[in-house]
Amino acid sequence: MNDKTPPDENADQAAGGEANPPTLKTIAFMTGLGVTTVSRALKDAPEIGAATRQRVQLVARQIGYRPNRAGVRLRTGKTNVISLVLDTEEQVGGFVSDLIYGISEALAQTPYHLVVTPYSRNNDPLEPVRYVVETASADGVIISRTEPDDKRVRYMTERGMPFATHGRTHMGIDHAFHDFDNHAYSVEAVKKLAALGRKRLALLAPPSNLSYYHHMRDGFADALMEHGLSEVPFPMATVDHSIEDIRKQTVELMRRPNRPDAFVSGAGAGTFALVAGIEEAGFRIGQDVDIVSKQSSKLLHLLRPQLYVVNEDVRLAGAELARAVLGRIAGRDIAALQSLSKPKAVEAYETPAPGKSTD
Amino acid sequence: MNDKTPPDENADQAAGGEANPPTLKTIAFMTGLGVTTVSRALKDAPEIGAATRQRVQLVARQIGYRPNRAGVRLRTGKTNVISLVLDTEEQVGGFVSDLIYGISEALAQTPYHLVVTPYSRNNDPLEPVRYVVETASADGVIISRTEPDDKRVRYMTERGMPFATHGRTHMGIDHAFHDFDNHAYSVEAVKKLAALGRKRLALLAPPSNLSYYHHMRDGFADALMEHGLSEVPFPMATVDHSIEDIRKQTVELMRRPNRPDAFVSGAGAGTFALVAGIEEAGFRIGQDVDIVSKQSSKLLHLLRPQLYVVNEDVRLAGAELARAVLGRIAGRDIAALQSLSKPKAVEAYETPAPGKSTD
DNA sequence: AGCACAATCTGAAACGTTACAGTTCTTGCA
DNA sequence: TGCAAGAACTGTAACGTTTCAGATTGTGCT
Repeated sequence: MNDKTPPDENADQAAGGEANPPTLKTIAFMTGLGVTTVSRALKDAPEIGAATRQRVQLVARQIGYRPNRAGVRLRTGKTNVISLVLDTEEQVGGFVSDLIYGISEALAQTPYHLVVTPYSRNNDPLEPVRYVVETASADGVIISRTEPDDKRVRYMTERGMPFATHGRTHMGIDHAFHDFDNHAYSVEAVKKLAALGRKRLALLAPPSNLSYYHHMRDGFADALMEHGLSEVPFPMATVDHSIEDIRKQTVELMRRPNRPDAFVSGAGAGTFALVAGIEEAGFRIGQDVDIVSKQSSKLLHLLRPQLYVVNEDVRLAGAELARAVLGRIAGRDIAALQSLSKPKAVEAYETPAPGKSTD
Repeated sequence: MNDKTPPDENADQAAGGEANPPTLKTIAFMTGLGVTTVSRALKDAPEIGAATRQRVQLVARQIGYRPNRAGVRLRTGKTNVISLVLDTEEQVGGFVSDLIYGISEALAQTPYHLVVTPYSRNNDPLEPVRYVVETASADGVIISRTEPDDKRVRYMTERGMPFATHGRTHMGIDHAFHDFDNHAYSVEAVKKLAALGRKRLALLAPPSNLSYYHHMRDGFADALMEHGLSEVPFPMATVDHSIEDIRKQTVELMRRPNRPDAFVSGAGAGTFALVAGIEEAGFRIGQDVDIVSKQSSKLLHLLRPQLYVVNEDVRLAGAELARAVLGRIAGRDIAALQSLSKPKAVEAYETPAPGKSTD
């Protein structure tokens, strides 16, 4: 038993005083088995005896063995990394934090790590994706800001890189995604505003290159039609514009003779600017104008209870996206990895605990 | 030249049709040099001739050589990874996004990747740090929610893991950090409120286990003293509490006979709840009560121009923290890697472009 | 001419893992 | 009894890199 390996190698492990992390060799030495057997036993390979398997796994657990990621990666190419590709110009508002938390939570029970790969909106969005694929630095990728015809989707599909998108595409390529149903959202929003008697609606839309621009806009148009309402075009502002820009554009819009009497807003932060602009122009929310807004944080109602909101659970989106990439990596069927999150009902502000309310 | 390496190995490279990424061996074959020489030439080792060095580097650049991370990591232990340890219960408000963007930007020009290592506030904060250290899965760590006597700091110092903290400690261990000067912040805030004629101030403080609780509180106390003002204790709410909790506690506080006539708030999201609570209790910002708030997004003024704000640049903090860990990894002196961000002046709302203002 | 020495280059080994191609031992069956 | 087949295990090589210990030159000096 003692002569099967060169003595000096075992010495390291036998000394025991050292605290360098245990490797397969450590376990091999402790169990008297070969490194290959240990490797196999740990991954429940069929050609290992049940007794041996258990013994190896017991020892591994006892000494706190963890496979060396670099070793595995070098040998197999498997990185155990999911890359989240992020636009660093992204508007504030907690959106990204929640996405990251959601992904992290889903990844916590797995051997996967989350690495954030940034890019600037001004540069080519394909660039970071190409980097990840070319350097094989992740087993799967999550992207957002999905476009109807998205070259990143095409690229990763061609290169066989598993991925999931936050948002859908319309390019004849089937892929894993999670999306919020923005069509349903704006339909509900318009319905609410119609019920309130509003007639002339404006939409604070996403930038027109993104997929969900079309969903939100189509839902908006469909619902306007259905309720016999008209649209006041508001193309000078999108949720991507700066808060300052949106506010200014809103002021201008509200000073026009054909101003809207209601808004549907595609993003919480944008709604702050909308409200500010509307009020700066001299109108009042809930009276002159109604607004339905999507929000991912719960802040809007605190300062403008007159708003109507629909909450988007971005943390859930993160978890779903993680689930989806992991599924693709495991080779699961795409159809099972596509999810659409239906908006909850439009919420008005509920007056809090009984007592005096604001004057 | 042809007989120095086994023929089959070169065949791979010579075939050329394959698109597998170039390695040192590829360059070695192309230049006719040994792998060792190539490795050395690429890192400007002194024992390589100038001509050879240039030739190798030229070829490497031409064929787009990138060192295989797994190979480097396995051999040297260097991961080229910075781990950002995050509390996933963190309040919304864009704070974390900006931190990540700041770090990402600073890391973009380096070979470092950013991995997000999450933990729940309810579990042991040391746990994720121990994981990173034990598995040597990063070359450096960034932590937030720093405590005066922080066991993570002690642990990483003992184990020789380079790190930087967002926030300072007071435990006799010198280490890299970046911090916002919350002492100065609350001094300025109180000064502002004193100038407005406020007398009875309350503080929406951080949780008392965090370092910046003490800074903010001390600055608050010092300034109260200096201006001869008094404090209305408000210990039932901290910036860590949920929006809902803060709102409720604020309502209660404002209904007491000894209610405050001003607040200093340690966080933007908390301020939303403060405002809501104050107004729900029937008081008005700017009239019955004044508030000075820190904020990392620019949303507060949009809906309550009466607020006074101090902006905290969290993106900058991220960049500074990245700079600091990288410095530690490079062995730079700790003293050069400690930075404190002074608050800008307290800002009142500037009325925007000339025109009608809100009624 | 002989020799030391620097300059420049080199192969082999190692990091920890897995895949491949065995090797040994039992067992079942002709 | 002999032998094939399976069960259980093993060593070697390889992934791409860096380090170690040379090897091969050429140059200057005596």
